[in-house]
Amino acid sequence: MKAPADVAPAGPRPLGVPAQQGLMVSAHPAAPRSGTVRAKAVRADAGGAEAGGAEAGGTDPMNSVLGKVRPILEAFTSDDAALSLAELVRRSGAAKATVHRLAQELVTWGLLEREGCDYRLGLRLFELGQRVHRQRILREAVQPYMEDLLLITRETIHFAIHDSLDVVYLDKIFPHRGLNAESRVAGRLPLYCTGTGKAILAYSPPSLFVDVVRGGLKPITRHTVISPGRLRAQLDRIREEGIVLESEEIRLGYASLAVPVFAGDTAPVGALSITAPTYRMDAAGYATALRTAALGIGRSLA
Amino acid sequence: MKAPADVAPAGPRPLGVPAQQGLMVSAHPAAPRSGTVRAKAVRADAGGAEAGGAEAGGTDPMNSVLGKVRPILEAFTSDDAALSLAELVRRSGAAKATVHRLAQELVTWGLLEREGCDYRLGLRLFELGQRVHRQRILREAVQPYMEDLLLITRETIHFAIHDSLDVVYLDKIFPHRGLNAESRVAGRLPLYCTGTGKAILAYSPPSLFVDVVRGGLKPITRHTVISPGRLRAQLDRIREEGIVLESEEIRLGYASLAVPVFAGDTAPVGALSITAPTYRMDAAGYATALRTAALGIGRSLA
DNA sequence: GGTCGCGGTCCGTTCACCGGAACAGGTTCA
DNA sequence: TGAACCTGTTCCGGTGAACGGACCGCGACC
Repeated sequence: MKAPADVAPAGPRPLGVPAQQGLMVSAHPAAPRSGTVRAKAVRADAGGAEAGGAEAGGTDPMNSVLGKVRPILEAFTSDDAALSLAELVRRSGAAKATVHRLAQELVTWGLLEREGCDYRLGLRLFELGQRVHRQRILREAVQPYMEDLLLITRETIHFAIHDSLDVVYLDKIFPHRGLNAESRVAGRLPLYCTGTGKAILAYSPPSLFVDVVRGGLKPITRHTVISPGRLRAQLDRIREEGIVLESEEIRLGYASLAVPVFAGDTAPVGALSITAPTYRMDAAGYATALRTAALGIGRSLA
Repeated sequence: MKAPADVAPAGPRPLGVPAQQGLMVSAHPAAPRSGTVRAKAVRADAGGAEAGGAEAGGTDPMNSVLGKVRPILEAFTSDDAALSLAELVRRSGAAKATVHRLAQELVTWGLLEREGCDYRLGLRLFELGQRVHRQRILREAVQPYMEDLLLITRETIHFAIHDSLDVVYLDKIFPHRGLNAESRVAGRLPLYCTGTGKAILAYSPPSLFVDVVRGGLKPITRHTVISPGRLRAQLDRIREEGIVLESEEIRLGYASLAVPVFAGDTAPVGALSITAPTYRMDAAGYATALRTAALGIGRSLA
């Protein structure tokens, strides 16, 4: 209903579908029904922010059922334990009666659960999410090696894969004294300022580096490398040494040692890292273990 | 591929919605449009399997968009790497054009991904699944304790919660020599024949025991306890000793030692277990570690 | 060249969806 | 006390999104 809500559906999208859309709707040279499109255009303008002119080719994502379900489910962040109906209405931008009806249907499916007047994401969604095949296979292959590293280092261990301009953490294990913040399973962090991200970036096609720079290098801490030149130099060194030591670029007081993981292909399938307080980080000592684990994973994936 | 595929759409459904539906549609005393309903009835009969007469009271789950999206997403099992459009049509029971359109929309959302002509579950679904709050909180609390147990025992460690008549594994870690079969994260196994399940069952209200028995005790191996009387006796002993040793009831050659995990409430929030080949299972030696871990988790949850 | 199954598209029909409006209950003001 | 807000929930009529049969082009297999 209000301005910020309308932006939400457009926000997370741009990464997903770059060029295929043009192919997909190639049969439709121009928007047919002007009446409908006009109405949407008005709403989009009212929203204030749109994809910048190019949206003329796109359909309004809100006038399909899935287009409404999406902002409802995505309204939940990792920190939201539960949301009221009113809050869902606010975040999704759909009409109250609509959200009410769809939420009910999602509850009978099990993707949402109700507790009193609040909605929360449901167990079934967790189950579905664990069925995603590639991630499951990777996790199962990587997990024992992560255990080894935890045993040796007693520090937090991450395994991350690459998606668009981020790393996505597929798994994370930590001992009692470990770090449980800044990162979580399925969480995202930028490629350019994380150990795992740099490891992947260093061994990816140069075009990815260009995209990352174009995406903007924002400083997270005062140590974040935001100069494209310095970042490029870092990546060159990483390729030479085959390992990264990222220090305090995302969180003051913490460092990460990371290596890429290969499975035959030229591009890495992911990256493995050890995160510890800087004063405890024994990069020289951990390097061999980390490299060995990465090789082991690669072998067991092939 | 073969005939049983036609049964699939009706197959996985019945579990979801037991009685609430009657409540939901209480305002609609009878099915209004006879024409449409007739058409569905014909198709259902042709399919050969239907919910057996009782379907008169429920709304046809297929004539809503979500009702069609659901069988499409649930068509994927953990073992399916990818499914063709035709296969999705077969399993979902919806028309080809419909599946095609919905799948396209799911792809732009990211819940599905395309590779050539095949669809697979998408990374976004994994991400959404990891946002489910209760499971995330539990996993984060439990994980370091599971590491401890792995370190001590070098055997497979499970943490499971209770849902309907099953246990659902929230997390599982295993060393290189560990067991990676029969169970997986977010997988389900019956309450009555697993260590974790028995541990939960023993400390749950008696009504759950009744439900489990009514649900039927099917033998998984020749050691599975399928006599309600013997099961009850087992549960009594578990309550006395506070720990379970399940031996070869789900997989020959393997045993599990399990304890319930409490967090203040009377009912357990889950159960923790160690699984090992029977010849290696040192129940007496592991019991203390397991009990200690469960207490630690309980404390850190409170 | 006939037949099958496949992915993909078109288009007229129609019914599921939409959302404003009104309702019931609760809390917070004056 | 009661007006003015919040919630969540239900109703209902108009309508456009969704549907699916029909069709196309392709490649595989007799």
